[in-house]
Amino acid sequence: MLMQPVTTSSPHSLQRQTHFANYDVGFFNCAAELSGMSLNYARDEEIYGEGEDAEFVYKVAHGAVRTYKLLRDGRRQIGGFHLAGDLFGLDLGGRRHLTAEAVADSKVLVFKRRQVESVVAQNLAAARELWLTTANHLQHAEEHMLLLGRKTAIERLAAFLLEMDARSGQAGRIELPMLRRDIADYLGLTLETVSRSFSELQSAGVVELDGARHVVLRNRAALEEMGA
Amino acid sequence: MLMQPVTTSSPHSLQRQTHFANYDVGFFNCAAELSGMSLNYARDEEIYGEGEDAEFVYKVAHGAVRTYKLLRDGRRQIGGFHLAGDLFGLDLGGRRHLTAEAVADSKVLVFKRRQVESVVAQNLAAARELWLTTANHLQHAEEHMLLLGRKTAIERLAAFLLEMDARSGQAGRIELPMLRRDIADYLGLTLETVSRSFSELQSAGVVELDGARHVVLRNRAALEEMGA
DNA sequence: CGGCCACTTGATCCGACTCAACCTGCGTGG
DNA sequence: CCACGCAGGTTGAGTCGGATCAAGTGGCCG
Repeated sequence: MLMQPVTTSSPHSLQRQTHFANYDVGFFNCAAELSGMSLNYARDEEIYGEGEDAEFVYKVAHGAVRTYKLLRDGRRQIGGFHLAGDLFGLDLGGRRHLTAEAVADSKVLVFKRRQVESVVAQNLAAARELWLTTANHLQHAEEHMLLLGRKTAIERLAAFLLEMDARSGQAGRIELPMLRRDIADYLGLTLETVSRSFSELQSAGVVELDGARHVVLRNRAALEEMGA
Repeated sequence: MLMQPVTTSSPHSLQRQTHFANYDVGFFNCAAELSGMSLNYARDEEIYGEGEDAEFVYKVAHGAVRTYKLLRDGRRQIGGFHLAGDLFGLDLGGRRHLTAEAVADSKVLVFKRRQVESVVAQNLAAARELWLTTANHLQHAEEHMLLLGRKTAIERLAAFLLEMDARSGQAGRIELPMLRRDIADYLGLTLETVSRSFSELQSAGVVELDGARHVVLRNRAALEEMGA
């Protein structure tokens, strides 16, 4: 189903160590300046797999990443998309409980988990910041459980578009980095139902599609009414 | 839909302050000994509501608590059940993002959020323990999103029974503290579908129902096969 | 013993899935 | 530069799993 990954550099082949001196409260917010260690992943390339050791923590520089779980027969649930600026791969306990893949060609900053741990052990503010990240992921998951358990197809898509809009650059114009199948697996639907719901929103005048990946919000109030 | 709460004591009417001296690594594990401050809630009584200030953190002494979100029209998604020993209400950011209610008559230990914060600010081990609690809640939510987005009714019930069994006292015998409606709202189903799925599991010889609330596992392997 | 709440079971309905055809835009090679 | 190929998307027809609506059952408490 998914494309064969195009091999780029892997974290395991990294030569250079990152320096973790002088960590501040906003440590992970200005990580780019501190670390300089980054990796590129091609579309559909795996970043880490469920069950592996969690050796690294990641921050998206640009592009987009999906994290998901699979059932034995291939059914997939995407737990979240990680866009520029988002931290991911912060699995406490040291085991990956989801798989991470690049949605589009992406660059990510990489931090050695061991070193992140030592920062946390010394710096309360940094520890709190990372805890807050985990708490934010939990809050997102709680909202998403409501969507998956109780919302209709059109409500799910409306909520998704509002979420993407809130995380996008300019409000009202969304550039979707992912395909219909990814949206479907995020929303607990099939890609056909996602497509039909897009068409429905468009013919209702709520959104306008300029190609499959560019969405313009025409009636945010209506969308918010639907997204609940 | 839900019963009118029977009024018992509320956190806001507490006279006595808890003392937080001498906090250790296992602070929350031996909280009962340290605090002595506990509250009783009757079945269906609200402990806190979505949107309120998060003044307290709770630990279930006995009984069971559900935390959930509501849609405007009353559709409900239960995010989790909290049983004896479980911590809940640890909302970072100080706002409740779910509502908490007693599933059955329950006793909970109560901690002032302010004081928990000060412990966290001074004690790295305690901070790490609480962070781990948040991470465990996140991991549960990730597993539950897979269930809600991608599993069939029978798979959901199988997974639920395995989860409850793992958290119960003696393996293979489950005493369910909640009603069919709660199970349904946890699994993203209707209570009729939950009931039918119970019947199906029973006539397949996988479980045995002794009354609606007592379940005996007859074929764990089959249940695990279904629960995925 | 009566009533009611929780649960079960049955009949029907409907929203989303499945299967299938077709469209569209883009990259590639002749 | 155009035509072909194909991945991604849309649309249609039919099916099905779970929801809804509706009885009926059982067990507990007053």
